[in-house]
Amino acid sequence: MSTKTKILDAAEVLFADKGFNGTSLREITSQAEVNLAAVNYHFGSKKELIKSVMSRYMNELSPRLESALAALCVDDAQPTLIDVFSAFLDPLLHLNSFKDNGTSTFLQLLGRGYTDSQGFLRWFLTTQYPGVFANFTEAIHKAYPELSAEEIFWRLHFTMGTIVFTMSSSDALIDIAQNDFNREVDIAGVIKQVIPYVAAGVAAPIIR
Amino acid sequence: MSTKTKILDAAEVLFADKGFNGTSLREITSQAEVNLAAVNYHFGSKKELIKSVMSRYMNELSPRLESALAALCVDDAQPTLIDVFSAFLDPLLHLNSFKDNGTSTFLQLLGRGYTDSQGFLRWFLTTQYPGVFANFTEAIHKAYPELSAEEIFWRLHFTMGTIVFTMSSSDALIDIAQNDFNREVDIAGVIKQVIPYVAAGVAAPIIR
DNA sequence: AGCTATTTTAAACATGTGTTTGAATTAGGG
DNA sequence: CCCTAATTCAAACACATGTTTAAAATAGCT
Repeated sequence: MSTKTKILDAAEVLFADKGFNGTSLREITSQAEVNLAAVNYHFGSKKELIKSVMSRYMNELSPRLESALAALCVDDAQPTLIDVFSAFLDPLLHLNSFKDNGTSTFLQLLGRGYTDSQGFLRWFLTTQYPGVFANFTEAIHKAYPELSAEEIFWRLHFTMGTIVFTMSSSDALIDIAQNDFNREVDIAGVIKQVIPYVAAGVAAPIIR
Repeated sequence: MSTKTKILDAAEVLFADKGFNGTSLREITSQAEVNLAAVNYHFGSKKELIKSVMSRYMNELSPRLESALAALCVDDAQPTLIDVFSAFLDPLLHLNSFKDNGTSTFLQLLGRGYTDSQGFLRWFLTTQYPGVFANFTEAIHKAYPELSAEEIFWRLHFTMGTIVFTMSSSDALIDIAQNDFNREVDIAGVIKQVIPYVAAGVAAPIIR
């Protein structure tokens, strides 16, 4: 396995677990069993490494996600909100066959990206992968035409928040749930719990 | 104004803005115009300073929140979910008279606490202020008795996620909203947008 | 005023950070 | 094999971090 890949593999789980600021290059390189200088040699800087970690996932996810969302909007089809959010399920779970715990890792990284480092990653994602957001907005508009663009905007970000935040603390939450309720839970289970929640949230009646 | 207060005041806005890991003691003390060593003298360590910042808000918020939630459950009253979430509004907005931008700052701090420093702050809050969670759960149970304890648990944390995440990136979101939709938005406006969303999410039909 | 306890201060400390360097090693094509 | 380019490596760099120290200043009390 190439040094580059070893670094990416080690970095993504550490970043997901402890955040970008909270993870040092020395932790990454010793976990990856490569030399410290290898990060700067292969990626240039820590910031570029972060982008590379995210890109590897986005390049795997975004085409599948875009086509799944686009499939909802063909012709004059009228998807339900459950349809829209369920469209995320397969592309997200596919990340598990791309990498062990890929889904969980990716969503945790997404959560980190929104809060760590003052949102430079949000800028990176929205400028590098605008298609995902556009398709998502369009699908919601088809499913719930009464929502104004502004309301869609807010509810979209509420939804992002719900998902991303839940996933970034999913390990702790799953632990608590298993202790308190004596039941096996995994990431797919959490996602299935969250879909009705966000679908209902987006579908909430408009108060004006 | 005492040195201790100057430090707390400077620390809370920096923590809210850049996270706990992302804020150095030197930034705090130079912002507060006090000596660097004052933090360790008055608080012992950075970790204790973080706890003090949070406690100052929690001590202001938690009695008001607990009594507002308790008021919903007197006798055999049957609050709606909107009632339950609206009960948060006054205690939260009261933080604005306690401190400039108090509501926004507190919610941002809460968001930081969940993701920064591997959740030691979540442990701190749930062990130090368990009444809030208990009352909240009870109020939701009264409003929606069909929900099992486990489902309440998940939807409660989804809701925490929505709120906390939205608030921790509220500055950026408000900027975007004002640019894209040409409309003045403030924290109270965001909270009022989010209440129907989370109320509908918690009220979502149960899929079994 | 004088004395004690509290607080403030500048400086240093030990450690951790991302990054750079230049030599050593390895790969790969002619 | 040989030469060149790519990669690895140990070491150092420059700087930032939280914390500690011991002296100086201040407050508060008798």
